[in-house]
Amino acid sequence: MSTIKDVAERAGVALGTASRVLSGSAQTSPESRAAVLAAAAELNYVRNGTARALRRSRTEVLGLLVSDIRNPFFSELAHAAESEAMRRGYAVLLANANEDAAQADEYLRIFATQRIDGLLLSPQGPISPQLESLVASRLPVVLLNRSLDGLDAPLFSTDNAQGVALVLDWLQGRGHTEVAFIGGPTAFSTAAERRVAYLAGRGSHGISMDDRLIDEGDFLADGAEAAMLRVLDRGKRPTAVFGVNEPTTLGAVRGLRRRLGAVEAARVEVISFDDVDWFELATPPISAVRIGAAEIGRLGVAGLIDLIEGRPVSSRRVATSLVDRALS
Amino acid sequence: MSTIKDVAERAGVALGTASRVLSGSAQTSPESRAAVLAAAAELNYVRNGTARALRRSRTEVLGLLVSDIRNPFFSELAHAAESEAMRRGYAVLLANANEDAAQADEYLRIFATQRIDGLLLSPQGPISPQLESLVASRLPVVLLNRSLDGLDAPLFSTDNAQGVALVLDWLQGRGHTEVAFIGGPTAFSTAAERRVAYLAGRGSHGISMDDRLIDEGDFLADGAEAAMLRVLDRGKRPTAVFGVNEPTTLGAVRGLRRRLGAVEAARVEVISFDDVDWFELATPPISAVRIGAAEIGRLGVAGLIDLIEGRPVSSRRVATSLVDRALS
DNA sequence: CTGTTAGCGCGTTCAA
DNA sequence: TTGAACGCGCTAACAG
Repeated sequence: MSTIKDVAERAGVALGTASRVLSGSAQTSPESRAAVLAAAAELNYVRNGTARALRRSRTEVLGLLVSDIRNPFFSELAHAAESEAMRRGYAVLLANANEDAAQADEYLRIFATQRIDGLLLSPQGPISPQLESLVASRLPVVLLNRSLDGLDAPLFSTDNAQGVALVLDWLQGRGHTEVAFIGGPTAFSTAAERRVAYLAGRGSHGISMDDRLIDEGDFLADGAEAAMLRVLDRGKRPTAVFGVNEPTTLGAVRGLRRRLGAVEAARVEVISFDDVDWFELATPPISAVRIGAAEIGRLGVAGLIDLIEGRPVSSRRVATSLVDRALS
Repeated sequence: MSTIKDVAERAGVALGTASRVLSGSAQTSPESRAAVLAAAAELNYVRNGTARALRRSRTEVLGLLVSDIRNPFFSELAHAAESEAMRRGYAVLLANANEDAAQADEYLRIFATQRIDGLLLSPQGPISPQLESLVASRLPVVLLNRSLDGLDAPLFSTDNAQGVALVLDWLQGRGHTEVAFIGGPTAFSTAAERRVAYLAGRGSHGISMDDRLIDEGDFLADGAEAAMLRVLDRGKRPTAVFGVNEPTTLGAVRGLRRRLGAVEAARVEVISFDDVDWFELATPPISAVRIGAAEIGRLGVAGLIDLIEGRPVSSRRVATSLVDRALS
């Protein structure tokens, strides 16, 4: 693989001149510029990013740490983030923490070793020592989706209150009064925000204030199924169910079918925070709030680059939209 | 951020000794070892990966180029690949080509600049100039899922013939003779292999050889829906449909419902290559061949590292399993 | 077992 | 505008 030195020799100029041409800095005469460019093309020159990074102490690599890329929310986010980053000349290192704090720390160590220029972080638990030391080293960080106590970084997240308002309007419009709410762990700011917004808004939307209709799972299907069963076993018979998350909604539907049977379960309308194409296949079809995961990813990268380049950045909430699949 | 030089000074040893201790090479005395480790801990030393990479001409970074991480197959694969890579001490750069050859080439250029140690490639179209030059530079490459004419690299892929055999057995067991096959673009080796296996096996499984039951889409929902409609409009009325892909299956179901109405469509059994949890919600539930995307990702990374370290690697087919959701 | 030193490839400063 | 030279932080080769 040829180096800038080879290019310079072939172009008949000094190494410094070749560097200036190839990195577009300073002024160069048209002649040497043409000669260098031609030589580079002939030699199939590809800049050595590691040497460049060492010299400039900037890698043009961003780190993206999410809990699990298999979660459609994160895969959509990662897709948008990666494509925005590449548009702006940055590559993206991917890491899945798998809801495991130790593993997240291990990744942060690797990111530190690789000298990423900035970090996009979707926090799992509380702030960790490794993260603390990264922040202390003044690594630019933006938060995705969830906030993190003790870390003052811009947050790009779903407008949960606005999304829940859409759900409440839909429930009211469909005439539901007995609505089960299957939430998630309130340690997660997203779950907490959705719960608070729902509890605060249900009264004014004509929905029963009976707390036996409220339960919470673990943001996963199994925990949500158990929560749904608990609601039913309290003797409540909701006409609609609100699942606060995509896996939660799946679990809730499973619970309904298990306790009520397919026929009766099909009489219960379901609405979800978080949308999936396949919701249209359910009986009845499941309506959902669509989260702007792509927008969050895009804004996150744009914000992070602003941070890296020293521009001020402020947090942003991304609005959701409702996919109404109600049949009539 | 402290350097190895700082560590050496604080430990009272020479720079070389510190390097030996910190990179675990050669022998070092217990005393200097302890001193260096202590100094490193105190100074919060984090190795500079760019400098190390420049010196060793190995970055310990792998590139993963897929068409779209939002596709569940790839997100599962990426998850497993990333976690296997990290287990082996490698980080992973992610790129989404979005089915766009020019974009794929752009990413390959970035990968080359970043001096990745190896490439995991799920090819889109034919071999590109950029890829050609990477291969010429002797970059280790493994192929995922699809083979690529003109590139002799190990391939880790689904055992399509075995998967289709599972589907054929299932169809036969359920007593279906009129089966619609909705395929994908045969330019993709996966689509081609599945089609060939199906066409070759249907006769011996008691399935109609009428080619009006066969059509193909574009591996996406819209194209598949159109293909399903074409089959129905030829006057065929299948009792089962085989979608060759997850989006294809979604499109096929949409087509069935659109032409036949929900009630009649629910009389048609559907089976898919590629599984999604939500299939259980359909009426009737959709059975599916589950692809070992995670296994492919894991094997791909293991194979790539073997290649990087000079060990011989051979292609592998990963077996599928059937998720049977038939009600009776 | 340890210290010293060269140089990986590049960007940038200093003179000219 | 250009050439020469330095050094980013690290590993590896060599001498002791």
